[in-house]
Amino acid sequence: MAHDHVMPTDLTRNQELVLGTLNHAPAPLSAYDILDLLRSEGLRAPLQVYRALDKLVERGLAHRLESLNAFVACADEHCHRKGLIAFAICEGCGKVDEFADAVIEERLGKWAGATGFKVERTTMEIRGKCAECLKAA
Amino acid sequence: MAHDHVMPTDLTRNQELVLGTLNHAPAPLSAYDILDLLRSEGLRAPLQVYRALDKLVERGLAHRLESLNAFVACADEHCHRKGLIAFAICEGCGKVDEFADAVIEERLGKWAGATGFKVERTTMEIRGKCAECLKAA
DNA sequence: ATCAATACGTTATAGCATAACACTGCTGCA
DNA sequence: TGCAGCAGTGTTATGCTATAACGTATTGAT
Repeated sequence: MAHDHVMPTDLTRNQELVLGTLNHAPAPLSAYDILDLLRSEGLRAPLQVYRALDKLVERGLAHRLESLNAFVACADEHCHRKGLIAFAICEGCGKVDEFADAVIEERLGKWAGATGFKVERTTMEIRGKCAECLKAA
Repeated sequence: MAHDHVMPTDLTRNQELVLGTLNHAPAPLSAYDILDLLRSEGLRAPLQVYRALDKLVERGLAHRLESLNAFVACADEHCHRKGLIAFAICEGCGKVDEFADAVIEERLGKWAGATGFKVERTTMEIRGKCAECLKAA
């Protein structure tokens, strides 16, 4: 099911180009990686990419990986995911696996309730080696 | 109990200066913030700070907050914490609360077992507003 | 005393992100 | 019709974060 992404129709040209690039990438891309891939399409400045990324992230079509300063397309075809998403980043091949866990989210909610902290968003990034890379080693 | 930190005796001068700075800060500091605070002590280059930070983080005396590109002193006096630590970062006052949750860690372990992913380290950062800032609003 | 390992200091550079400004094209509404 | 407002665009310049590459100094074990 790889690359089986839905591309919304109401994106601007730049947003579409950036999301398309992320959809076809096997691993996270930095904004500058994206820019380099899109120079042939006429993009010239980092801001063009960052602005598109901002919108895509805002809409949940892409995610920012804080520990990499890089971005991935959302893996969920319908991109309706709310709440906590965890990312498992393989340091061998660079691939990212995205998953949600209700138990973790609930646990976090309990902690928040107990301390009076109001959670606005959470990033959870797991670094390690994926099964495939472990086998290969 | 604020600022009730233990300072190991086997740190180098730069490491001690950097850790001291983090210990006295009310909120996370970037490497360049630290550098500016330590110019009076003779530090001149980012690398002096980054090298000290590397060692401190390696020893668990400080933590890096990926979503801020900033650093905090470890809140645990004995700094023996292993495994997953979650950070709750208040966007009002900037304060960071550090906590560990065995259930989340176990849950993560289960996911790893099921997928064959080998976890090396995990960062979990929660953005929101602390109880105090909510009251003040 | 020698060697290896670690830390240090410095300059230069790479990589990530945003400020500020001018302009375009669209929507809606007086 | 015309204008106000908004979102998106393009461009230049700049700021913040992090590391490469070099040489020197200090430490500690044998």
